[in-house]
Amino acid sequence: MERGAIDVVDLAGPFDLQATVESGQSYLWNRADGRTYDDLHAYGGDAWYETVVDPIPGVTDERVPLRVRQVGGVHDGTLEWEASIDAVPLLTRLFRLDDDLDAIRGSTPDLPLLTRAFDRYEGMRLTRDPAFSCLISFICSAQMRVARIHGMQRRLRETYGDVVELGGESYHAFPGPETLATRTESELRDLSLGYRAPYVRRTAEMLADGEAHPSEAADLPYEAARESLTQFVGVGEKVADCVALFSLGFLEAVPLDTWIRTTIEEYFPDCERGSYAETSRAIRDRFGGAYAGYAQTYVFYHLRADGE
DNA sequence: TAGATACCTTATAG
DNA sequence: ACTATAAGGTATC
Repeated sequence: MERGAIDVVDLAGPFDLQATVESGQSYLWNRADGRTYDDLHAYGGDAWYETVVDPIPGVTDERVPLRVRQVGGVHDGTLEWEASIDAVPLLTRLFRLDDDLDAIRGSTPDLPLLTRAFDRYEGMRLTRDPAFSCLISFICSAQMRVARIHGMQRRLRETYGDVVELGGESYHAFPGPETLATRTESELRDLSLGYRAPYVRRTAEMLADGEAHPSEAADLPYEAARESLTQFVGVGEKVADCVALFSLGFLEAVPLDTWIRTTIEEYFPDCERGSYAETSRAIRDRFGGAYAGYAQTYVFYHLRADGE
């Protein structure tokens, strides 16, 4: 096992591990203190977070068990990690530690709502999750609360994922397309996936058969990528935007979920254009264009924290 | 091509 | 207690 630390002060801007992991972008982590995300904002000051990272082309060819925690503040703290390999490139990738957060915030329009959201969760970054698990997570997210989406992904891992060890502890990897493709709808419903069960199975089948892979969309222009992602069963425009933003690195994507739609009604009614595509363009421009997805994620977490 | 409706499951409000 | 409602929507008609 290797271990190490990353000083936040060496990054371009602050970093908040808890906000980044628990803000509803990624459902692949467990808190070692046993808390799920049921208690929104439950103290996670220096809690360890654990996962198994799927192979990422260009970063790691192997599956990597990984633990990480943040000690200290979002400006001067330290990110401690333990993993099977040097985790610095991996953490940099997963939590976008190479994004210049100050510059991103600086390029975001000076709107009161955005300012409040950015101030409240200073240091929250977007995630960059492996494509398949991200796709499945957001297929499961339809009409579902964050805590329950997290529960579904955990059950998928613990029921069907391979066991990987790190320092005497066992962790479950996320099951691969072949595994989920060969489950029955009934088996997946037993994990409380509800009507999403056949969507998960059929999408996994598409990947297992080599028919398509979500990462192929990464090479397309943003709107074409979103359109391409909707070929997967259970993936409409909103879920496609989530995968584009949280996995494929399209930072301009603004998923139009219920929270953002309410925000548009209350704060930016002129951005409502009737169709997803047009409304999406309007709010993207209002949020500053290239990094509009950052603004969306801050607003989502900010409003949801008050709504629950 | 737009618009309405069913859909699993569970936590929470009333 | 019990019922209605809504939760990071999508597929189908």
